[in-house]
Amino acid sequence: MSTIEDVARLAGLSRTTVSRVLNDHPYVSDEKKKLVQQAMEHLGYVPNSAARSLRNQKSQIIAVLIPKISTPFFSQLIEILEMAASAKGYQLIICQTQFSKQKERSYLNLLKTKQVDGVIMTSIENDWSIIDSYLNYGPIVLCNEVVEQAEIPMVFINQTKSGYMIAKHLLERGHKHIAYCSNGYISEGMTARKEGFIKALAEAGIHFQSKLHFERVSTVNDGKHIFREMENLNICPTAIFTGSDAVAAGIISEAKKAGWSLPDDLAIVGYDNMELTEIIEPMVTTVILPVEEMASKAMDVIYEKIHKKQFRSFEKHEFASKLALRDSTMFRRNLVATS
Amino acid sequence: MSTIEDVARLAGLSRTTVSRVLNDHPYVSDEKKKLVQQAMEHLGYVPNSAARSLRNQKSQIIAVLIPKISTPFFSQLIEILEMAASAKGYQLIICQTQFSKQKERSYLNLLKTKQVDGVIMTSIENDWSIIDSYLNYGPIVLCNEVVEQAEIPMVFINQTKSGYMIAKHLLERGHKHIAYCSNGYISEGMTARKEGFIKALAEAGIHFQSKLHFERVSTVNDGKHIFREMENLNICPTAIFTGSDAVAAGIISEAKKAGWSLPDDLAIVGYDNMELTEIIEPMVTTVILPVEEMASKAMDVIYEKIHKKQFRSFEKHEFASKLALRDSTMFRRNLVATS
DNA sequence: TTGAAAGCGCTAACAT
DNA sequence: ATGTTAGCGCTTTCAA
Repeated sequence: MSTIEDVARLAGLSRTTVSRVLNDHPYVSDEKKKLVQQAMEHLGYVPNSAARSLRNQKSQIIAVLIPKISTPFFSQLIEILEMAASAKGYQLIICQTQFSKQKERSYLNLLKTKQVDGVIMTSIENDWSIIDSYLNYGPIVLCNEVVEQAEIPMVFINQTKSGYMIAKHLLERGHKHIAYCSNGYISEGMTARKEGFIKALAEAGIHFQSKLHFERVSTVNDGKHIFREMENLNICPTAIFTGSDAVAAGIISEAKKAGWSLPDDLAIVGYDNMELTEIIEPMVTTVILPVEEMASKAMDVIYEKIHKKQFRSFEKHEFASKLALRDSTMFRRNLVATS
Repeated sequence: MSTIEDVARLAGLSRTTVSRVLNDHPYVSDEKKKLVQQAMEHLGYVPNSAARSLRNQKSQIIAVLIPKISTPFFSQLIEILEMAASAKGYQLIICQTQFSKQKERSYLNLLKTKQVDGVIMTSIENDWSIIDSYLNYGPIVLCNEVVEQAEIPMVFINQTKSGYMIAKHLLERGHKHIAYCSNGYISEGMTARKEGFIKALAEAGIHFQSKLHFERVSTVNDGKHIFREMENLNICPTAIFTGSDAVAAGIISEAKKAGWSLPDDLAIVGYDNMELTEIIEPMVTTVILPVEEMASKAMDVIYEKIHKKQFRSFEKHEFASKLALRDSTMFRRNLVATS
């Protein structure tokens, strides 16, 4: 492996001049420049990135903290983040926290060791006070999360509006008994979503009963179980917001097995607009998230913070979700008939 | 940010001793060791990874080259790879080639710049001769690909057996007109899969007609189109291997819309065992890949090669796929009836 | 058991 | 326009 020294020697010049050519600095005559380039070419020279990192005090690497990468939403997010990072000359290190506080902290340590120039967090496990202390070492940007007290940039969906929109849609379809699912992950966003949901119901004069809230539901199998549980309620809901397309799929699958007619017997709203929502029968009404926009924004922001060396700043970048109206919440036959 | 120098000064010792404590070297008295640890604690000292990389000539980072991370198979693979890397004290850099030769080369350059200690390739775009030249700079391991001439470790599925098994299954179900889909990506593995498929047919005295080979088919939408195309064939196949669960889903969705009864009118085999295969109607017979085993093996192997500094070695680590038998290839009523 | 000193490969003052 | 030199933070001979 040849070094800048080798190039300099071969070109009959100093390391400085070679470095200048390497970094496109002015004040290098075209003649010497060509000499250097030829030498580089000849030796197959490539600058050593560890040396550069040490000298420049920056690694050109960004860490992305994520609970579990195989979740479709997160893998989509990473896909865009990686493309955006690559376009800006950065590499992306993937850090799966697996919902562990300890793992999250160990990955945040990459900031202290200077292995990364910045961190994008897509979920939060530790108390904010703990995470806050890492801000002395580099910028952190939240993407897909909100922490009110955090003095950092946040890129997020307005979950209050999201929850409100979902409930409103089901109310408009004539539903009064509406169930709500969440995945058990507690965050300000999740709280806001439920608040928005309850607010819409309240405006329609409906009091949300907590027995209609199913917690810790996130997989297809969870959806199947939920359906069984729902069947056993005295008053079975006529609609359900599942919080996840996978859960929606599970419910639908089990409901069909039980001979229910969808959406007449049960209206269903998913979340994330996964591909399968357009494949299963009935096609699932779901929530579309602006994944690309959020990822791009998060990358733009972390880039800016890295370069301004500004680690603390209270910035909110709010995005809105949309509802994809599909068959699983079509007007119900029986309602139409009796109205 | 405090350095090893600061720690040494505060502890009243030399940098050498601090470094020894840091790296668990012998010949440090417990007394001094405690002193150093206290000083580290007090300063919140963390070693700078760029300095370590430069000095040790290794980065503790591995690059994973992947076409597109949001593909379920690849995101599963990455999930396991990341966990395995983390367990061994390595970070993972994600590199999406997006099927571009140029991008692939630029990511392989991470090996030259010493930004990574090794590369795991899950797909190959450039000719082997080009990739081979990077072996002078570090180890490369193939995971999910085979290149016969490549002098490096390869972790892969025996695609010949895979294709053979699929065809055999459909033949046993009484099918004679069987269609075959591929995603247009050309590799030795894909070639082998088709060969195995054709071999099984040949053994049953069936000549595979190339008009039953649909190329460049990989998405749900492609599946929908394929169904339309198939309908228009003089002799419509009674079974189809789709090469992808997404394609299978598309075909099923469109076939049902057209009023076909599945699997009676058309038997379908998917690939990858994605979650949706158990959700859609009928549940899809598909191929299960040992993703975890392959990922773990790939990580073990690259780790070994990094530490042995052995960049060339002809090693094949072969795995087998399994068939998940489900409703989409159940015995056909009409066949049973007429038999 | 501990320390002094050299050096990994690069960049940027500073000098010329 | 080009070169000299110091130093980023760490580890490792080598010497004591």
